[in-house]
Amino acid sequence: MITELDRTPLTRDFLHRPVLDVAPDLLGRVLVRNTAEGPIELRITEVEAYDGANDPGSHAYRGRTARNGVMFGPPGHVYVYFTYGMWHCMNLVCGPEGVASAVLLRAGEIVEGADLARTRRLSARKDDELAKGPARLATALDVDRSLDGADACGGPDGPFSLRAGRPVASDLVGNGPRTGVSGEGGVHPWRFWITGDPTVSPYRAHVPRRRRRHT
DNA sequence: GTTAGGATACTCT
DNA sequence: GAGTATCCTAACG
Repeated sequence: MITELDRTPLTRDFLHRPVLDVAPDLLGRVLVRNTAEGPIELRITEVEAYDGANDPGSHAYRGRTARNGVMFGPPGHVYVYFTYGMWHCMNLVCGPEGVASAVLLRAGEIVEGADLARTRRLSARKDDELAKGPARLATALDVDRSLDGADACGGPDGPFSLRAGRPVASDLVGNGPRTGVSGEGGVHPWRFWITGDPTVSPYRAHVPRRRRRHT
């Protein structure tokens, strides 16, 4: 790496913008997760945008529920959901309060605290795989529903903070359809990634689950 | 190297 | 009751 990562904190204003502006701008930024054992720092390499009211792929499309309430709140907070019976995924809430837009963090590179991440990601064979995929990312950072609604832009005392990192030149930002989103919600090219980065997760089209026969 | 299938429990209809 | 913004392992080339 030639350029150093800028440790300047990003304020809540960074997320207080339209989600489609924030999502590509998050690439190359650094999310700090302060755990009891120490900090883990993640350079974000892949995200997806979810635009509440207009977006059939969003959890917020059908209105506010107990699960997605944080998305309807003010920006700068973390929305964590539980899926597929085993996994957590984390989002950063964007835009003005009430818009219910958020950016799903899909993948990243652990740049600090890899030892801590490895203890939670025992199946990862290489460090590239520690946070390659949204549920892996949440696992590596020790994120679960207890952090739903936490401040994403806190100081060193909070569970999370954001740093300027190293923004990505626009010609290195790839974009395409979102992963695992069913129906017409999948048509929007609202997935953004850093071209050529080894930690970007492979694209998987949505496949409806076949229910296991009750035998 | 790729692909298929199972695991798992929460959320909304 | 059915679907899910997924991951892992085993099997095969």
